[in-house]
Amino acid sequence: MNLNKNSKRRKELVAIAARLFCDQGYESTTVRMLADAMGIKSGSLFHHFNDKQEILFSVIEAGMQHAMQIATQAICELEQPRERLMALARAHLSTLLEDRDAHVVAIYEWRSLTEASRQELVKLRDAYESIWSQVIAECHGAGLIQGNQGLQRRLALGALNWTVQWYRPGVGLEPDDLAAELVAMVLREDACGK
Amino acid sequence: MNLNKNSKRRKELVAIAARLFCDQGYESTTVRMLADAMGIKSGSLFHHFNDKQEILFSVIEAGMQHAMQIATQAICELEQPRERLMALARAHLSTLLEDRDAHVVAIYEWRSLTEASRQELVKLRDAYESIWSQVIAECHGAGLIQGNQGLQRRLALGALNWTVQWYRPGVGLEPDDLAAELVAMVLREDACGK
DNA sequence: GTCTATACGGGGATAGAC
DNA sequence: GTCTATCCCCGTATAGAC
Repeated sequence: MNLNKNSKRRKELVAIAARLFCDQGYESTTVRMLADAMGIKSGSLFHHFNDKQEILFSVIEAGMQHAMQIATQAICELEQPRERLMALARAHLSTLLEDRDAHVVAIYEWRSLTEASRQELVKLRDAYESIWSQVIAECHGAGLIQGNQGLQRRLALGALNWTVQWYRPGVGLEPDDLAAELVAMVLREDACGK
Repeated sequence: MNLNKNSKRRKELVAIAARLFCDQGYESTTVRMLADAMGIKSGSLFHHFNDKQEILFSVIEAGMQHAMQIATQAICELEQPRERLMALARAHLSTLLEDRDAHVVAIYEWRSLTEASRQELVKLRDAYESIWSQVIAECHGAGLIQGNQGLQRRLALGALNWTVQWYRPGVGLEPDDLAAELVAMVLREDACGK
């Protein structure tokens, strides 16, 4: 077994798996399909991963780590709460679009993870959401909004995550317009968009 | 094959299937598990349904038809746009909770439907969403809100549908509070909740 | 690191008796 | 309408050569 989790080859394989899992679903994607798409035979797959579930885990883990990185970067140089919230919404949408495969898989295939894998990923997700909690708290502190912060965070992230169901970029609505409308909603400002 | 789609027996079977599909996922639920839960042998299942996919279709269809009925009923005697929107949000949440199994399945297992089944269900979904479009248009007409109506509908329905991921009734937050916060967000009113 | 070959189980679905 | 028996296929994973 190859245990080098950061090899370039491994990352390629994970990206290919993400694509197939996203398109056809985890359970409907066979190890033979995965191997085909990777240009190897199915037996060789198990040199890189212990089992199929580990591939799923790796796909989701990669997506979450990248999301975390983008979000942190997006807000680190901003100071105004409203700007930071907007940057966070934009960052969230842009990872949702760039790493769409991985995030769709994270949303749909959670159930197929082992309990141990789930627990590890929950930690990553919680860390990501705590960034949102932080920025929403800043908005409250600045008097931009009142009420139930946890609920507002969940409704906002829900509305954003649900975009994978319907949003396709380049068909009239730009990602930034979408983020702007969401922030306006959360902060109860007048509608901005078209 | 029993073709009576409205028999009481059939509805029971569909409800049982909804439960299993929701808990374990469609692909991971075998016809033998379904039969077990229904108290029959797997061969007998195919007297009621032509194939496994038809069971999935029936589960989702039932959930959507019920949602439509509840929504229509909820708003038919109301006249003020804001009241109608609130009633719609409450109705949506209550079907999401009452028929949770079916709606979770509708969200997660869409991919496993045949193209023909998908097309039929898309019609039902479109009909349901057009109720929302209508009421949101009324809110715009009354000057309660401006901007991109389709986007507002999608963000609102997204935030609501995403609640299946985190919301459990009876843990602090009542469904009506949730609906109220959502409506306040959509109409850009001051935060109402706790 | 990839191959071939294969084990082993369990999947959906059918046939025909009762 | 349910049963038993069974078909046939394809799923994941392993072993050992190269």
